[in-house]
Amino acid sequence: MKDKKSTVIEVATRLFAEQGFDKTSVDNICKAAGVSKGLVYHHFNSKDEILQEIFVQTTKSMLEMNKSVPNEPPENQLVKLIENIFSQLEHDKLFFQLNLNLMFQPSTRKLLSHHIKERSAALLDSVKKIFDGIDPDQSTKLSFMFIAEIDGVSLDYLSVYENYPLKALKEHLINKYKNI
Amino acid sequence: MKDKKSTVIEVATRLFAEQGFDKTSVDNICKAAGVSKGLVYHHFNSKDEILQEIFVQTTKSMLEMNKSVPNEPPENQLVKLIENIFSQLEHDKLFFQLNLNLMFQPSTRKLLSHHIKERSAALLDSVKKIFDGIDPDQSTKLSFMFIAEIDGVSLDYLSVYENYPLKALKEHLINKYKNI
DNA sequence: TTACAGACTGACTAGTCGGTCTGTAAATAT
DNA sequence: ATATTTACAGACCGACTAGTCAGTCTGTAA
Repeated sequence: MKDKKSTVIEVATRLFAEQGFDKTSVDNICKAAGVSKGLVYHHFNSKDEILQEIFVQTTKSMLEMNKSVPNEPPENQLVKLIENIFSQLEHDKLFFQLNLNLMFQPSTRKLLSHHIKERSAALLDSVKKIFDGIDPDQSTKLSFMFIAEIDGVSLDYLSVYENYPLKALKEHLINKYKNI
Repeated sequence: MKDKKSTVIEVATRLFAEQGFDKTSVDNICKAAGVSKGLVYHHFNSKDEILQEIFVQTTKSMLEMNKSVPNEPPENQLVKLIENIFSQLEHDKLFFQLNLNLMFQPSTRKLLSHHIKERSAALLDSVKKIFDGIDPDQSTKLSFMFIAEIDGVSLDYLSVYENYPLKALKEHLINKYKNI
């Protein structure tokens, strides 16, 4: 049986994603999770702390999922990274929207800036290691551009375009990087 | 002399960008603009309406600034578009952050979805017209990819990377598209 | 049986929110 | 000169907010 603290975190994640952090009251969370307010403040010191715990957990699982496979040729690693990220993206749109929301909502952005920086730096680092095996002189620029391409497609996919050609753009990127 | 309605819009834009829509109260806006609540609700029916008016105004000025120059070769138009967008981006970071915030904050996203769709469609349309003059068979895919590259670089620049190599990536994109 | 930890409850506080209302002064029309 | 509309002020309202607190319940170990 699931303990109530985990339930609170799960429910809060869903509500933050659906309604936004500011529009979700602690009372909302309590009601949806079927627990009392006292319990929430027994496990967490503040509403902010719930959010931080969510972000730390998800950062951990994101880095875990995107860790590189060092014994393959770098081109394969890039392709796998692309496939992996886009598959996560399709599988959990709401979660990626939540992340964009948190990163650009001034209040939450300040609250999480440290974690966000860590997450970005970790991704850049692991991509740069791959590009070091392809073109060490330009690996920094190529890494930033690689990340920007993926982020851009993700952003546009998550924004409002109807019938966004995600699959076509994914294939485009895979073809570009598999023979770089 | 500036009328008070414009002052309210200017002040509200700044506060929404700095603090976020939800964390900015109507009283905050009144105080910062030096007007009363009665005035604000004389000119606007709701807080939401202030936001909508801001978004409509900025959409208009954005489309105005990025309208294409039809008598030039398409490659030049692409380069000019890149230079134009990145120069706006550097000039008014806060404003672009506000847009991302509004687009991914569930409450404001719903409120503005119509305007957001219009804006995206207009940009896609004008980019596609350029690519039609380069490679009509692939113009849709190339347009989406072009927009994604610019959006991705912008997104990463606005997020949390320190010392983001915006200039280098801008040059990279210009070189890529000037001889496409 | 007793003693204790800590998970849990829900009423409560102090304050903020968007929005409304009444009133007034100035501008415009008649 | 008088009537009507417009622009504005600020007191006020009820709903909602994050967070607190005194006390209850349950399980476990002595």
